[in-house]
Amino acid sequence: MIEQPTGRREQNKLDTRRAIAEAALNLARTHGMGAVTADQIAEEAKVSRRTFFNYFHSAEDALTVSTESFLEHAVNEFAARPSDEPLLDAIIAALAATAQVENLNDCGDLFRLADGNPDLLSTQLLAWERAEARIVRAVEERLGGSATNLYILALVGSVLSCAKAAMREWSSANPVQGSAADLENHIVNALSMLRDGFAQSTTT
Amino acid sequence: MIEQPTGRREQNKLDTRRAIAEAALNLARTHGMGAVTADQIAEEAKVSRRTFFNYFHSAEDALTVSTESFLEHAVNEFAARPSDEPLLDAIIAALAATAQVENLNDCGDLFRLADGNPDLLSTQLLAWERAEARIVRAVEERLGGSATNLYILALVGSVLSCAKAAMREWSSANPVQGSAADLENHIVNALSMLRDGFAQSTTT
DNA sequence: ACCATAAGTTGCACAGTGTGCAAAGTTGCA
DNA sequence: TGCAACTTTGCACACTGTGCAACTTATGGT
Repeated sequence: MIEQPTGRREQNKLDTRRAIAEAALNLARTHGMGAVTADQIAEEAKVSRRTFFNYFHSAEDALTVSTESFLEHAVNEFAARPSDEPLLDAIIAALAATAQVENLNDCGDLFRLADGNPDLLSTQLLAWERAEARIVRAVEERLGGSATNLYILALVGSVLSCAKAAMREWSSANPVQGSAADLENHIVNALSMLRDGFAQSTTT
Repeated sequence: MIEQPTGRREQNKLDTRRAIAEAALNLARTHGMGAVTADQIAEEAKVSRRTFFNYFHSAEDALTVSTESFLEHAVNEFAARPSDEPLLDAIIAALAATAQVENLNDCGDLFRLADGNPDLLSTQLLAWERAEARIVRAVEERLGGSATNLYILALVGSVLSCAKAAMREWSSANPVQGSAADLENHIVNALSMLRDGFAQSTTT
């Protein structure tokens, strides 16, 4: 009954989507965010203005694609962890694995573009927030009621904040390009601090 | 040389600002966010559209005022903690004290309005982000170089995520009004979990 | 008290945003 | 081939956000 969209249509849509996202990223890199309008992106991607808005709700939105694929990667990795593994171990492994995503340096560029441009920053934050909601649901399923709501919300929020901190540190330390291994280190470090309750080893 | 703005001018500006913010909150509560335009807020607050935009950069922006005062409270409380107190204790105390802010229920309403309205949510997230930056600076000063950048970023991010989780839980559990004591409990609970590294006491 | 001036408000113009709608163009399947 | 479903596009329209110039009001010196 439900018409499973057959290959071609879907593929075309994905292509268009990717084309628009790429165009947006190119323009943002060259002209620097804030000087980029929806019309320009549409033109660069060779679609009409209207079509652009069929795919994305704003210019900044078109730039969340890399971030979203990064976060989706995390969600999938987490879902794939064995269910008898301790929760925090599973989470750490899942997030560490995100460093393997292909378009990692796009994400770095995005982080750099985002500070200095509140509009872009807030759409990026929104993307993280949506991912947080998905992960919360995944953790709820995994724990199946054996933890309070507050515990799950606080845990997932903190974990993602650590990942964000790691990305920020990584992207600002490597203004040009960064290695996946470096990022993975930062992520594991930040999450280890979290697991230790941020007990300071360095100070009195 | 520099004309110190004397009483009246400043007071008028603050009054106008407050009037606009109030108008915005009223409209959002009644007509439900998303149906509220800058023009309506301006009219309600009895200023011109143009003046509205002199004070706020968007309709949603006018709603961050309560959130911002909430977070400012946290920053001030933190700055006031004795500097020999352990860092996490100081932070917990500072955030617990935010439950004493006057317009607490406005913040709750805002949280409820924000989910279901991405635009509003993303401006709220931006407000938290700005607060995070301020707190990071305060912590850097307090620690004076005895901790890595990553440590501070991850810690402050996590702490604020816990506070956010507490607010979310509190505001969704009390759709009408919530008590300050309840919120304080949630905040302390969430931060205690953080301090324990989210070791689950409930499960194997 | 009075006026020059700095500060705040307002209307207007203009480029850009985001969305509903209907006309055109594609694609998939019998 | 031809029709049904889907996608793209142009157009219209209300709203956003900002520069600019005219106007109004508070402040401080004389």
